[in-house]
Amino acid sequence: MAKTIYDIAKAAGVSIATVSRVFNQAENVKEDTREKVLKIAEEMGYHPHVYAQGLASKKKNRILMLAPVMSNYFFTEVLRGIQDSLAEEQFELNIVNIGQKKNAFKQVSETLKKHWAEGYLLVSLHFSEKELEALKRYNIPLCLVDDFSNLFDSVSFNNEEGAYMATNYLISKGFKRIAVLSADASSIPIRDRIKGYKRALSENEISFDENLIVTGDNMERDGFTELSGYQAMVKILKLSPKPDAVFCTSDTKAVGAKKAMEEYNIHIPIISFDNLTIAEYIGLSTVNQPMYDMGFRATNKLIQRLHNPDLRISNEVHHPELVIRSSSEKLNEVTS
Amino acid sequence: MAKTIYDIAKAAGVSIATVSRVFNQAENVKEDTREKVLKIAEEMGYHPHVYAQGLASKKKNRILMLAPVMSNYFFTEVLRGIQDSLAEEQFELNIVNIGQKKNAFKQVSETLKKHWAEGYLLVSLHFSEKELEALKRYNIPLCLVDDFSNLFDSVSFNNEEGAYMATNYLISKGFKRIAVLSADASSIPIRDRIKGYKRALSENEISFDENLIVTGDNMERDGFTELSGYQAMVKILKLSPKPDAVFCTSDTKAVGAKKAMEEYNIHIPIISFDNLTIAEYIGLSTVNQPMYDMGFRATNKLIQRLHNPDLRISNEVHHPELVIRSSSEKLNEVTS
DNA sequence: GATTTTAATGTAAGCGCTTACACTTTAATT
DNA sequence: AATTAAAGTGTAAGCGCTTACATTAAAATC
Repeated sequence: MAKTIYDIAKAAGVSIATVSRVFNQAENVKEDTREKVLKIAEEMGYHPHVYAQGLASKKKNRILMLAPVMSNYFFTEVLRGIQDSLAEEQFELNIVNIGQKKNAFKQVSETLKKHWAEGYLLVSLHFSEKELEALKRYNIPLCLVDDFSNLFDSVSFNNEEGAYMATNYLISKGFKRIAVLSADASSIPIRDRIKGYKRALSENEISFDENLIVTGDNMERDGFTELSGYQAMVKILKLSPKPDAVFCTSDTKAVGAKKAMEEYNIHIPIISFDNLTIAEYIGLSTVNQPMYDMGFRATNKLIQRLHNPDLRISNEVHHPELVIRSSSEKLNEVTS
Repeated sequence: MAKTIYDIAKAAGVSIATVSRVFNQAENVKEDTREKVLKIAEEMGYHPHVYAQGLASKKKNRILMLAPVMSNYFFTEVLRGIQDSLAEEQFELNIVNIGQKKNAFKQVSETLKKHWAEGYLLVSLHFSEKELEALKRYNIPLCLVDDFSNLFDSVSFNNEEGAYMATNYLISKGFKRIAVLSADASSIPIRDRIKGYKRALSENEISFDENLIVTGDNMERDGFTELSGYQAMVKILKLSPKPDAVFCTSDTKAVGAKKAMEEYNIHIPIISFDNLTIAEYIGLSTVNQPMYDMGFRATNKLIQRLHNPDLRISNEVHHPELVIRSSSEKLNEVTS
C-alpha cells in the first residue's frame, strides 16, 4: 500500500502540514523536525503524490513536449536544447509522442486540454490556420518549434531561404538542370523548400520543370525516410536527360539517395537539408539548422510567457547556413 | 480561467456526477443529456483535469517510459513496439528522458516515486544489483527493456551471443587478428559483448590480445557516438601489425569508423551491432536486435503484471541474428 | 391505475496534498 | 521578569474530480 502524507505525519509525530513543508523546502521548519521527517519518509518509501500536489497547489512545474517523430538527430538536438534550458529552471519535462497512426491534431488538442503542465512545446507539428485557431481558444501557453504562426510564440527555421541557398550554390557551380528529391508536397516545410528552390531558379533565369520534382512512393513520416529517398533517387536516375545535380529535402532521404547512386554506379552532386550528425560522417553537403538553439530558445520563450502571460506574441526565425562537404562535388571517376 | 466540472454542470443544468459520467463513458446517461453536456463542454473548452481524475479515481491509465538516449533508431523502434502494444489497451504513454548530466539512478528513483503511472518501462537503463534492490522496495510495477535482472520482469537481448556470432563469422572468413571497437568498458552491454568476443576467440584457439580492444576518447553517451567510433578506428588503423578485421560494438560507432577508413584509405572488414536503419543504407554487416519486438513484448509483460501483480518474475531474452552486408568483406581494391 | 422494476440523476464523502490563518513555543528586547 | 517579535507547528478548507448510495423519473408488469 502506498504511503500518504498522513502515514508519515503520524509516524513522525507531526502534522501533515509540517511534512508538506519539509517536502516543499519551506524554511520555517526546525532542522530536527526536517531530518526526522525525511528519515521516516525514506524508511517508509514515501514521496508526495504528483497528482495530489498538482491539484492542491495548482502548480505542476512541468513542461510538456509534444512531438511526432522522435527518431532522428533533429529531434535529439532540439531535446538537448530544451533540457539545457530547463536545467536552469525549476521545471521538469515530460514528453508525449504524437503517433503517426491517429489524427495528430486530435491527439494534440486532447493532450493540451488535460492540464498536464503549465506550458507546452509543439515540436515539428504543422497545423492549418484553422486548427491553430482552435488550439488558441484553450488559452494555453505554448510555443511552436519548427513551425510558424501569428497566433503563437514560435521558433522556426527559414526553410525557404535554406532551399534558396542550396539551390543557388548548385547553380553557382554551373549546374543547370537541378532535380528536387522531395517528400510529401503537402507538408509545410516541403512547400517552403520548394519555394526557395524555385526562387533560386527564377533569379538565375532557369525555367522550372515540374518533372524534376521527384518523390518516393513510401509516404511514411511524410516521406522523410531513407527508403523514400532511395525510391525517389532511383526515379531521378532514370530521368532523361539526367539532371546534373540534386537538391534533397532531408539528410535522411539523402542517405537513401546515396545508396541508389552507388547501386546504379552514377554519381550526381547532391546537397541536402538538416545537417544531422550523420551528414558529417558520410560527407553530405547540407543546409544546417541550428536545432539545439531552436530547442533552447523556444523553451526560454515559453518560460518567459509563463512568467508573463501578457507578453506580445513573438516569432523567432533562425537562419540557414550552408555546409559544403564532398557530396555536392562533381566526380570525374565513378566509385563503387 | 480554466473551466471545471461545476461550470459545465451548471451550464448544462445537471449535476457534476452526470458530467463526470458523460466523460467516463458510463452507459446510464440519457442520450439527450450526454449530447447536451458534450456540446456545452466543447463550447466552453472543457476537459477533465487529469490530476483530479487520477487522484479521485486512483487510476491513471498511464505507462511511463524512462529512457536515457532518445537519439537513435534503437530507441525509435522500441518506442514503436511500445506504442503498437499500447494501442490495443486503454493506456496512454508518457516519456521521461533521463538526462545524461545528472545521476541517472536518482532521476529514475525520484520519478518512480511520484505515482505518475501505474506501470513503468525502463529502457536501456543499466543499474547495479544494489540499485535495483533499492527500486524493488518501492514495490512499483516495472519492466526492464534491454537490461536483465532477477528482481524485475525484463525483456533483454543476448549481447554475449551476438558478439560471439559476429566474431565467429569473422573467424570463419579466415580473419585471425580481430580488433574490437569498444565503448565504455563499464557499461553492461559492452561487457557482455566483449565476453562473447573472447569466447569466440578461445573456442577457435586464438589468443586474446588486450591491445586489440580499442576505445575512442570521447565518452559522451558511454562512447556510443560516431565521434567515438571515428577516434577508435583511427587508433586501430595505427596499430601494427594492423588487425585484419574489426568487431564494432555499435552501428553508430561504425559510421564513424567507416569515415576513418575512408580518410586513411584503408579498408578493414568490419561487422557491427544493432542493425539500425542506416546499416542497410551504408552496407553495414551487423548483428540484428529485434528492437520493435522487445518494446512490444515488454509492454505486454508490464500490462500483464498490472492485471495480475502476483505473477512470477519473468525474463525474456531475445536472440541475435547476423545480417551480412558488404562491410565485412575483404576488398582487393581500395575505394575512396 | 397501482405496483414493481429499471434507468437516470443527484448528494456527499473522500482521493492526497497545499496553504491561509491560528496558535504555540522560543528568542529577543526592554 | 514581563513584553514583544520571530520561528515553528497545527487546523481546516479546498483543489477538481469519482463513485457509493440515495433519490427520482420513466418504463414495464399486473
